[in-house]
Amino acid sequence: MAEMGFFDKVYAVAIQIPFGRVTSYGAIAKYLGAAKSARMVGWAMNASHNMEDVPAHRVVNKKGLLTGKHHFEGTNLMQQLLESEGVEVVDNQIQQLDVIFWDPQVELPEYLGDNL
DNA sequence: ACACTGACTTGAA
DNA sequence: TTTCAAGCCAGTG
Repeated sequence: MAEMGFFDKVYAVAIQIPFGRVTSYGAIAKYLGAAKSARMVGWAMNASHNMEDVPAHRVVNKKGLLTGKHHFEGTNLMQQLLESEGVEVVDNQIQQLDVIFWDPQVELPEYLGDNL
């Protein structure tokens, strides 16, 4: 099996994020074994605009802040997408983050890493 | 080919 | 407690 680049791995995890749940760049990076590559995760999201299966709006920073909303169309698209999934967002800050947070390290089987 | 930037996070001062 | 710096990988000038 050909080794996947960081981007592809990020996408593979991102598309697993359940409806109405969110995760963080760092959580994905850490799951991929590169905890310090959180920036790359965000960068991958930027490139994911070509991919329909990548719910970039479900990926926020660790504080639950919609730091990437500025990269979406319009000014509030990211928030609207989240709210349409039942995620409460106030002033770019996801509410009840501790409840809807989805940690790939916990929710996904670890062997998925080799299966990517 | 080199340097800088970028949707982040963590640790040290 | 708050502020600063480093690390990670890819893309762009």
